[in-house]
Amino acid sequence: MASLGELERAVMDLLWAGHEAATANTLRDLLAQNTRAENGAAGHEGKDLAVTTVLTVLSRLERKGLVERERGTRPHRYQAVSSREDHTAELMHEVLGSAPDREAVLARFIGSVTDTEAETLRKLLGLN
Amino acid sequence: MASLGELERAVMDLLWAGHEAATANTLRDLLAQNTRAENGAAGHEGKDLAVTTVLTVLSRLERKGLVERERGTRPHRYQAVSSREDHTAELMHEVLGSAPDREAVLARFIGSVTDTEAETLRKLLGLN
DNA sequence: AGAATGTTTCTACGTGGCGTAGAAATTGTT
DNA sequence: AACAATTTCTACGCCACGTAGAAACATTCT
Repeated sequence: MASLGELERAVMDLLWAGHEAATANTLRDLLAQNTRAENGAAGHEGKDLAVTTVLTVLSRLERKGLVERERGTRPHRYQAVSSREDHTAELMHEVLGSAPDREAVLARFIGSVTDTEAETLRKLLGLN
Repeated sequence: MASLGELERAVMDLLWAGHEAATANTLRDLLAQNTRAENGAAGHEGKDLAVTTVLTVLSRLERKGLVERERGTRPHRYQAVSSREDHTAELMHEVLGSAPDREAVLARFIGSVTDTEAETLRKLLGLN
């Protein structure tokens, strides 16, 4: 369960960007804003999404284990299950895990990492 | 361009497993073998794939840049563009690249790496 | 309580990727 | 030229995803 669709990703980005415990309506509005920001701010035909669309996507994200919701309050409130960083790291492990020669992959991987990132890694690994 | 389908992956696995410069027919046979090995070796209805199926998949893999073929000789010979390790490392970079806070992701990532792998990383990073 | 309004679930359609393969075109062989 | 092998073209079914209306369910207002 790795890849997300375009809209699914957009929703996760909002939830990850601090919009925790948002309702479907809130998310729809935020998505509309973002869309307007991307296109020329002109009076572009803002084909805002229907709330049901957002709800469908949220359900699918829930099924995938990326989102959970509070069913108590009536407008359900949605939140990401794990942070974007955790999720990305998980994904990286998934990709790595499917390889027979993990160490060889790691070698290639750090071979093409920026200098600052290499430095970060050294610190995290307790080198010097 | 990340995820592969089941058959696409099976084909890549063969090409990566040393079956370089294989023809579509060879690959079809190898796939049949593998299938037989997975199911009980009994006289299971070996629903071998058609060669055209393999060729279609190879074309798609070519379009995705994972495979290239020699068009000179008549039975075209197919080979992986990059090693499995390189490809996996690339994938990891793709996943990482889509994150705003790359360093935070890396922190989580090495936080859940096996000890031996951490050791490998230290060696690789120690050599500047 | 009953009506109106807000929210969630159910159902469905269009598009596109993938597994699958036949038909047609191309090329090599005898 | 006729035949056999190979590749390309075309197509169909399935499933994920974007999209949203219809229906069911809940909340609120009078």
